[in-house]
Amino acid sequence: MSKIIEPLRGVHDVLPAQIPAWQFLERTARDVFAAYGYEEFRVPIIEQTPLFKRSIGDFTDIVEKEMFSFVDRGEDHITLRPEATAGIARAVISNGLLRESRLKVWCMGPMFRRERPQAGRYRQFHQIDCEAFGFEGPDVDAEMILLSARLLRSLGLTRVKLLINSLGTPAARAAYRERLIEYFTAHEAALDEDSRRRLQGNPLRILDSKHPQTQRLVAGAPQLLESLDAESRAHFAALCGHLDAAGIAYHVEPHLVRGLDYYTRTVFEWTTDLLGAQSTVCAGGRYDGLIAQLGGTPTPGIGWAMGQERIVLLLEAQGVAAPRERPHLYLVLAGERAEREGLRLAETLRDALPGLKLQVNLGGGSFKTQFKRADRSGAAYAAILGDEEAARGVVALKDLRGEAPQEECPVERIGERLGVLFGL
RNA sequence: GUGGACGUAGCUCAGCUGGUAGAGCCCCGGAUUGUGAUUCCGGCCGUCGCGGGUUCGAAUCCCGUCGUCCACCCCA
Repeated sequence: MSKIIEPLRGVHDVLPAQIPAWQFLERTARDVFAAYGYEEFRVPIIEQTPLFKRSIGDFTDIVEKEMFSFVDRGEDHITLRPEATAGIARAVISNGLLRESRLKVWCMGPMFRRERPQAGRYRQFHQIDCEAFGFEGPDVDAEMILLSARLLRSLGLTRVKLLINSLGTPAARAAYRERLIEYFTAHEAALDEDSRRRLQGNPLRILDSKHPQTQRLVAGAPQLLESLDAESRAHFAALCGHLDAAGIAYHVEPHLVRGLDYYTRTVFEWTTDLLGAQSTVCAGGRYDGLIAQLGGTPTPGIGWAMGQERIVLLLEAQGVAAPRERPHLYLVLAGERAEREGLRLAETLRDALPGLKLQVNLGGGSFKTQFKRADRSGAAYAAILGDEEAARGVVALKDLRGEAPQEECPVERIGERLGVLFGL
């Protein structure tokens, strides 16, 4: 007996019982993306480590302490992607897709961050990701947000709140940064330890500190929105106008900054009060400098990511039941002849009715046992083929969910009958 | 990374002040021979997270470790 191998910390299995919720989310996302003309994009899970350092930022927590990085055979420096945008931006450049000048894509898959796990926060987690390249105006910012709003709405999620803010251009942000440093330095003694450490490196992050005393200080700090350059201010105002016109409720949150360095101008977050500290379920923003920073032709970009585990938790918390796959038919087989003919009959039916969901009883069992299995499978009907029926060339059909009386049907007509019963 | 709570059958949990484990659900079988979700009867399942220590004896006490969860942190 060997010792059981445990899963790694912070990773988890999605069990068959949880699959309906995941598929509901993924199917809904595909449909919504299609409705807005976004195309699917698939990019690698591993990339060269410098990609993330250059895009997300050397001094962000993600890059500083949360990446799964390794050196492969003493040569390539590799990192498991902690987020999707960097890889997509790289792929867009690598494949020369910017020649098409405009691109709307989405992507879905696992991400990796070496954090201390908690419910809704895992070391391997999954994101649905949406990106648009080559659009400068605020209309695409609005569409991005409207798309995410529609997706959340289509999922039946109502306990979410939209927060938006603008970080301005890099120049405006740099100027604001200086003002912030000046302000906080003057009050350094009142800052908590974390914030003091960030003062020189990333003072914007002090703004969303949860430390009570620091928050009081933040209340009196210069406002980012007031320091914006004229163009960014107009861009933001136009975005708000689009959202107002679309009837989407939002809250301007002046202290909303993001933990990734590449954001410019618009940033936004969907949050919920149902998931404890893991309140952000979807977040994103504009990153007009990123493509150039990675060596591509300067091209504006914007995108967001949604945490699939968090959405699934939220579906559960809000009591949204994902539709479960149920077979139309469970084929009960009794006797040697019936067992011999059962699989072939099932294949014939599947040929005749491509949409048919049919489970064949495997491994024998008494009538009682087989009916128990039929019931547990969730099937609407049981088809009964015993030696008696086989000899007479008929199959019995029993309604497992309703009141319809049991009927018999000649084998050659069974496909036709099922087609009528299930509308196939 | 910091602080804290918890860790007993597949699941939810009980097990008082230390005396070598129990319930419900699930699952399997049966209640006369070919018909499911009810009811009744029976059955399976645990090295009490792992390792060490204290003790005549530990699921129960102590230490370590791993994991989960909560808050911080961070973020999706």
